[in-house]
Amino acid sequence: MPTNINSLALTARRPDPQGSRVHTIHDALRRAILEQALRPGMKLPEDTIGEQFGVSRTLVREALKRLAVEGLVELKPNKGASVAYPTLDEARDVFEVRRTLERLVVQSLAGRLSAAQIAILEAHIQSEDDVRGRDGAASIRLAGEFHTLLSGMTGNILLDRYVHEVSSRCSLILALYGRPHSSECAVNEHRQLVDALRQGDRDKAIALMDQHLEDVAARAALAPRGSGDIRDLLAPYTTR
Amino acid sequence: MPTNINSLALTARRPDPQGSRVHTIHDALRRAILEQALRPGMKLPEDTIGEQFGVSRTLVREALKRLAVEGLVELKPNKGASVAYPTLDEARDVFEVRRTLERLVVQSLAGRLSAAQIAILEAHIQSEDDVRGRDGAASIRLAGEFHTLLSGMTGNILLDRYVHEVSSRCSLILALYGRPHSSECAVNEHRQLVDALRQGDRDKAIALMDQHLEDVAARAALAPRGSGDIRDLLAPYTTR
DNA sequence: AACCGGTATTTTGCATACATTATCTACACG
DNA sequence: CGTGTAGATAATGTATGCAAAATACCGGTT
Repeated sequence: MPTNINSLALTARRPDPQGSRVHTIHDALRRAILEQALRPGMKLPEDTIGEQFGVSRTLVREALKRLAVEGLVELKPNKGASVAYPTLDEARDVFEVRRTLERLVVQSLAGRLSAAQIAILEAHIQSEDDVRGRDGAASIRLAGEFHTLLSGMTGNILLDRYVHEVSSRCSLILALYGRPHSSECAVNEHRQLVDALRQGDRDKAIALMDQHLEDVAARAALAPRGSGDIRDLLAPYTTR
Repeated sequence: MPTNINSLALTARRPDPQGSRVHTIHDALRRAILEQALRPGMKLPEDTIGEQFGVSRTLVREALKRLAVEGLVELKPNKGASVAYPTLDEARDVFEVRRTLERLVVQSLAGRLSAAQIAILEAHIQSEDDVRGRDGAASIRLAGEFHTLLSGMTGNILLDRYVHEVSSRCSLILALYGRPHSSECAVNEHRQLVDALRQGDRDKAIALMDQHLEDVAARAALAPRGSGDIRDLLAPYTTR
């Protein structure tokens, strides 16, 4: 129990357990970036963000550094943070790494999923289906979460972390280069994949995942969807 | 006092390009950990380290966070940093991810290396040969650098970063669980691999790399070399 | 009118001070 | 004698202040 009134008052005023405030900022910025509320190339000044969240620059810096590891923001020395603007080449590289990592995921998982895990996956696919065509941002987010759900089930912490990271990057890439509604048709592919995993057909599962990610990448390998707006086209150059 | 000299030397080089002091600390701690000057489980207090390097806790924290990303230190909330002590299970997971990533590396590189790149690789192998049997720490370091050299040549930034990270982790694991002199015999395997890459024999190169990493992992899959000292056996539990 | 240079303002980099939490020590108690 | 607890001590988490760098602003010059 608290020993005095002060600590009570303080903990009451700040119901945020230690260290979670960084996470809050991180998450908020992450969502804002992936939903393109913060558009690529946009500057992210520390004190402005800190003001918004009611914290000091210290915590904002920490959050920005974490986002930089995820590839969602770019951090340039003495110039601060800005929303990342991956090039098409970088996007290809990311997808290449992602395919490699996720191949390992399905390879590890084929035939080893418990009934409970399969239920979780199918419930998730159901929720993907529910928002299909109604909420593009949610679609992209849920599609990404499906993959991180899988990687989490491998029990391989490092693999899970890496899949999370490439998934973040891919979400940004899809938001940038993907056609509208491009990720919806993936729901069926997810369903097929889970079926293959349940049956323990490792080769089929790997092939499905490979094809799935190739499809996703192919859908994205197009011109930026923002029409011919000069500012959109110029943004990557002005920020580099 | 060595510490005085150190700090004097550091402050004397004022024109230190920004951000490089963190890198200095990061590198020094990294080497110290990989050479087991700092043994796994050992606490790493921020102000003590900061004193040693003549910087404030801010920069030390940053360096420690980067080391945590590399898996060389463990960061627990409100408890600070300590040298990582990977379990055998974690070690297996790391090697699994590593094999997957490096398969992608050789796959990307087979038949695409320039003469200059091959020369660099062979020169590196030569230097591995030079220290063989004479300097265990240098052997481990050079063996790791061979792989990061390869990943750097892919031009895939993300892949390169991930290989760097798993390489760091594996170096620590080898220092922990590997038998003494275990990494020396790998020099020949490196040589064969470069040969296969030069000839453009992708399948052979992949097989060689796979076998190579399996060998390395196998050499490490042993009891801790520190004999039956109770403290060694208990250390992982006391720090968790 | 456009370009250039210098000054003012903003922003980041780093250090330090304060608040909070963990750890260590000592002492009382069973 | 071991155990548990309260106070002291040290370490981490967060905010703030100061210096350096970058950016923006502005008047002068060609």
